[in-house]
Amino acid sequence: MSTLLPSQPSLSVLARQALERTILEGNYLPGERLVEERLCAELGISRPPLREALKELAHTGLVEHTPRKGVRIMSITQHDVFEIATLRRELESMALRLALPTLVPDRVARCEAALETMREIADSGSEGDMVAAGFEFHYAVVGLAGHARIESTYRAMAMQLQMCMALNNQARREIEDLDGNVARHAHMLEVILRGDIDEIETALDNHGNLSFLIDVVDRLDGATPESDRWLEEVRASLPTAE
Amino acid sequence: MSTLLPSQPSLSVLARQALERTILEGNYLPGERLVEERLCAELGISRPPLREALKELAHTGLVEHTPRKGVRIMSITQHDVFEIATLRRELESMALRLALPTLVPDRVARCEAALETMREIADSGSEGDMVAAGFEFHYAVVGLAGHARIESTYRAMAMQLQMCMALNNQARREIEDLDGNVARHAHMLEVILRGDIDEIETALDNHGNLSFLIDVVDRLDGATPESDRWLEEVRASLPTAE
DNA sequence: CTTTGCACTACTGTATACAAAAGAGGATCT
DNA sequence: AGATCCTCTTTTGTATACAGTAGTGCAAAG
Repeated sequence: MSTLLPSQPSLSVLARQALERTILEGNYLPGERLVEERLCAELGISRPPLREALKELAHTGLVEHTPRKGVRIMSITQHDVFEIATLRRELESMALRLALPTLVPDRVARCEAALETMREIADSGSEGDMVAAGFEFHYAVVGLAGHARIESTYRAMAMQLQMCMALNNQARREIEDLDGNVARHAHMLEVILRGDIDEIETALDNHGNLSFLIDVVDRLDGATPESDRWLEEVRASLPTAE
Repeated sequence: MSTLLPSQPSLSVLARQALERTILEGNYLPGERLVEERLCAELGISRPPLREALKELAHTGLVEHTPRKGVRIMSITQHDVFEIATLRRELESMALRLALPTLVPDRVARCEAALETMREIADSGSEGDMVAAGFEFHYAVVGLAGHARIESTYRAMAMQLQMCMALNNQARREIEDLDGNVARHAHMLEVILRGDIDEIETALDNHGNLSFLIDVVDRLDGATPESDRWLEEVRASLPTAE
């Protein structure tokens, strides 16, 4: 009865978390090969738990696993960005539509807490934490719906998005304006709590980090008719960019 | 150049497929514990590949893994049914909205082929294959969007839905009317190809196996405010049930 | 008779060890 | 000289073996 603690995380989840962090920080190149033994040496564990960690990462979409050829860092294409952005956007929208009819106070409080954390970070001035705090806010927003499967899928998309951000330092400029960033998120929460679904949808459209995404996309290949269509639409309806 | 074949599937994916089939056929009880050694003996493999297979199943949502306590067959709650049904519905809707602007002939052909298969099965009369064929049709429909991440998530939801179907034989009655089943799906494809998004949405609402789902839900516990709300809505807007 | 503590069993988590397949490099043949 | 085949190395896939933990059942004491 003493331990409601997660008993102690297994090496595989520790390895997964460590690898997630390393990858999202951008320490690897897209398409770079990940040799198991090397990672084992670095992490100080043996191969079985490492393989399980890699499998999880492959599921999240951070690495891709080809049989008998090992694991590579996912190389993002234009089409991937299209998929990630559209699905993420839709999940957020769906979550809010589900959540609106009966907003649960505890969950709203979590959103507000996340926002408060962002404010504190903006005051202290560390940019690295701001990215994480921003994602945490969005997790809280999606969590309003109380829909574990949406949350899980959303987390995967968010991580892949974070990977896109690691691709170019350009993304950081978006965050550089810490106070502005906080203000934008605060506005979003206001709109959500006001409860008008149409207003929320437009807020989601304007908010989603689209402006930085198109910067990333330009430096990628792997375009498809679908991604081209989407890019065109996004470029057309960019209100912030001048 | 000779082998575009998948080289040969690893034992872990073979084990995963075998377990998927067994579980979806309903050979296990919800919450039943899956002991690794026992499964190893049954499948004739060793534990490492089996564990990887179980991890994948956990990701799909067919089993749940608690640390140091092993793997159990997912025990479905009312809230789970709510999550599965709503997310599935939304993914289908999203896929079609993305697909409509530019329908790709090859993908439409895949839908028609799936429908044709259903017709053949209806003529030959085997019910077991009809379930799979129905899901294949829906995969083809979702595939219209050319959105791998939607497809992947949709597949997971479909599998969990199939698991719900295995919970009671009641579900089979839905399929018993083979010709009617084919007709419903054919109608859906018609509506899709006509291209009116609103019409499609209502078709999705009417089609989704909601009528059988509420039968399943009644025999489950684990209700939440969200699931209650949803159930109420579903019950209110059931056109087919009398 | 009930409750608590201890020991045992059984299973998961992890490591080491082996086999097989893919890729690279060199040698040989055309 | 160039290309092809073979061999060797590297790395993944798989198996066996060990350690640690959680759950269970029994026994003893209150």
